[in-house]
Amino acid sequence: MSIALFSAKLIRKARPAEARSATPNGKVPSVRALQKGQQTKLAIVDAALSLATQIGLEGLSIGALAEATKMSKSGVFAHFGSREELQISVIHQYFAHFERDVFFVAMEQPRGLPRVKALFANWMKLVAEEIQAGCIFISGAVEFDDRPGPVRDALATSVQTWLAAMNRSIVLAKACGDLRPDVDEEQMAFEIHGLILALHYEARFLNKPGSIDRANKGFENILARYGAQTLSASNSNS
Amino acid sequence: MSIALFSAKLIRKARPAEARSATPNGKVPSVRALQKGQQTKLAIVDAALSLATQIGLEGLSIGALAEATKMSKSGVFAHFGSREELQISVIHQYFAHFERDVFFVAMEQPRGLPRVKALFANWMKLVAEEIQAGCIFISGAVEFDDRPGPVRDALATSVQTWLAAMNRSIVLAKACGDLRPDVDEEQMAFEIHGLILALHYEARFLNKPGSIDRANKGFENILARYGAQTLSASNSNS
DNA sequence: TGCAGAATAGCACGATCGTTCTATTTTGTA
DNA sequence: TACAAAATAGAACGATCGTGCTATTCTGCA
Repeated sequence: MSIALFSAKLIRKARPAEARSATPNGKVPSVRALQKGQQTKLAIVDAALSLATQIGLEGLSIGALAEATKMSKSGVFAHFGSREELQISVIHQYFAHFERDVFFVAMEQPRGLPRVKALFANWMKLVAEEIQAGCIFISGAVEFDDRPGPVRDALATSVQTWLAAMNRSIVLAKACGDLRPDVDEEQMAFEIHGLILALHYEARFLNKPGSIDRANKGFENILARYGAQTLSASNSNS
Repeated sequence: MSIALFSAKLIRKARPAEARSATPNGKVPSVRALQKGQQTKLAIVDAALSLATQIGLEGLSIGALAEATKMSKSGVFAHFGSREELQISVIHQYFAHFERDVFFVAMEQPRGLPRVKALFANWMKLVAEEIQAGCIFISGAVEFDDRPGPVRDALATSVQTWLAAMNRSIVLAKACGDLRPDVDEEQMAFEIHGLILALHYEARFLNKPGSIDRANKGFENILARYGAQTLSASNSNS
């Protein structure tokens, strides 16, 4: 089950990267002779992703990407037809990575508090790695918050899909009785999101040590507040 | 007392905009005939600030700024000598606004919890307005988190000055007995920062309604956790 | 009022960008 | 192996960028 299906509220599902194989002019290529093109396209997208995490989606230039992949500008360009399509491909690729590393792994945990904890832990792990590399869900939000268009739409859809999945896992935890019955799930998700954003900001931009511990401690505080257990007893680490 | 002096930990003080009046070639202009230049320079910086809050410091172009101020590109350029100096001037101007609207007003409150509350309330008010306009302390952090240089330095110094002031007000509140004696001030400041960032992200990028209320509720939760009063009694709204 | 100097305009430069067009190479298959 | 189609390269375009140079206008004071 994908993130989008997990959070049933969302209608539109983010298209996986493999689905966008139409050539720039719109023709669907014949089934034969499809392999090589997709292969190098994937390599380009991977290079673009690692470039975009560092300098942002807006900083992505086809020239720099051509240099990174040792191809010609037009060779790179032909795979996408426009810079926007390239950016959208990168977003889908990042979403796929996010889904695999954060969501799918956590779904192996039973619903309820264990799954919520696993989702946060995986999210933290990814963002902690991204302190060096950067997160396009965060940088992209700033770059496109006032720039409407298909790139913003793709980005917003991906982020909302993830946040909705997180929210749904909280709803399930409350339904399981792992959270207090009066918990406002949106409020709890909001506060968790804030911890991630503060971690990214203070660690990546300000180089402030101890940020990871503060984010984890903040999550414990949230659990202590919203958890079903008695407040004073358990700040369980694990 | 300025923000920087208030938070004594910081050595370097952000230069106010008025101090950077040297001409591009480094000569200090004679005292006479100084008025007109500074006057239009201020107008340019104001226009640049309102441009930068919308499209970011990186999106600031001298051409667009010239059009906005109905001047020639070179006429604008001559006031700064480089794009970086222009960006730095914008940062200082924004810092001055921030200092005036958020910090100075709150300093009229007595030290302790009232001042912490006032700082947060003013900060919230500014960011809430910036849901439409954008905040360069947030967008700039993303744009310059991997781009070393004087612009990043100016930005980081401004942000750190403000965060240090916020932190110091928490330290004072704890010293006053308004917070529990075991409060980790850095932790509390981190969590508050997260609320602001989540508000900016969810309201400005995702257009999610109710974000302002969630940030305020999150602050109440933090106070309930760290405040000196008994936990169950007071979620005082005011 | 005249004049030095500041303020501003006009123009051009090199670089980089996304994109287009046309050739050339490579691929997969009949 | 030959051939059609896909994949890639190469060159050029218009636009925009920051910046430097030079000329013109304006400002403030002796």
